[in-house]
Amino acid sequence: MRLQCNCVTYFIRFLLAIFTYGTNIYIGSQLMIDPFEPLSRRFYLKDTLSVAASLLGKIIIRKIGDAVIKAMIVETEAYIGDHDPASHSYGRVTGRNKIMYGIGGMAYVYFIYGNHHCLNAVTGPEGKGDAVLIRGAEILEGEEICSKLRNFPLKKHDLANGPGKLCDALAIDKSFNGHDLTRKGSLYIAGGKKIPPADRIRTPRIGISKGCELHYRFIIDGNPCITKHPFNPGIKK
DNA sequence: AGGCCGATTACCT
DNA sequence: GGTAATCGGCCTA
Repeated sequence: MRLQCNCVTYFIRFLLAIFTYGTNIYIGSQLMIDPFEPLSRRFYLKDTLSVAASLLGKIIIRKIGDAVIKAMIVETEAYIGDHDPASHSYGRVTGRNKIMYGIGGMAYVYFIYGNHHCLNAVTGPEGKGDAVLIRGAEILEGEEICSKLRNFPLKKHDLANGPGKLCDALAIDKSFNGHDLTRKGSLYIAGGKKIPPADRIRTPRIGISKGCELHYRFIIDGNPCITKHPFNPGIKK
C-alpha cells in the first residue's frame, strides 16, 4: 500500500516535471537541458564564475541503494587557482588539490576542521586549478533519508544549508573525490530549473581569511536554505 | 618529526 | 556573537 502510494506520487511528480520543464525544450535556438539528465562536460568548461552562477537551480542527484535524493543548489562559491589566495589550488599542485587541476565536471571533496566534508565541482580544462564549492541546497526529494543521515528530524531548510551539512545529508565523503559528475551514477548534477539572473545575488565568500575582496559567492535571492550570514540580503536570522 | 591552521558546525551565553 | 571540537594537509626543520 505504502509502496503504491510512493509510485503514484512519483508518477504525478514526473508528469508535473515534464509539464514544468519539458523533456528537451528549445527557447530561441538554445537547448534547455532535461532536468534529470546530467549536465554535460562542456557546462563545466566555461569560465569558473559563470559556472558558479549557472549552478544555482541545478539539481544534485544522489542514489543510495534504491533511494534517491534530489537537492537544488542554492549557494555556490568560485575558487580560482591562478589569482585566488583562498583557493586550495593557489600555488602549486599538491596531493590534495590535484583533482582541481584536472578536467572540469569531476567532484573535488575535501575534509576540513576534523569533522566535515565539502563538495566542489571542478571547472575549466585540465591544467587549470578551478572549482566551485557547493555551499547549500534545498532538498526536493528524500527528506527522510537526509534527516536520518544528519542524525536529527530536521526542518527541510536546515538539512543542507551549509557545505558540511550538505555532505552529511547526502552521504558524500572523500570516496567521491575524483567522481565524474557528468555521468549517471550514484552522484551527479542535472539540469534543473533556470534561475533568472535577476534572482541571483553575488557577495563576498564565507569563512576565508585571504581573498576576501573577491566577491565570488552566488546565492538565490530569498531562498530559505542559505547559510546564516550577514551577506544574505533580505534574509533575517 | 612537529606545529599550525583551516572553503565548519553545534551549542553556549 | 563567542568558542570548543577535531584531524589531515602542508610547511618548516
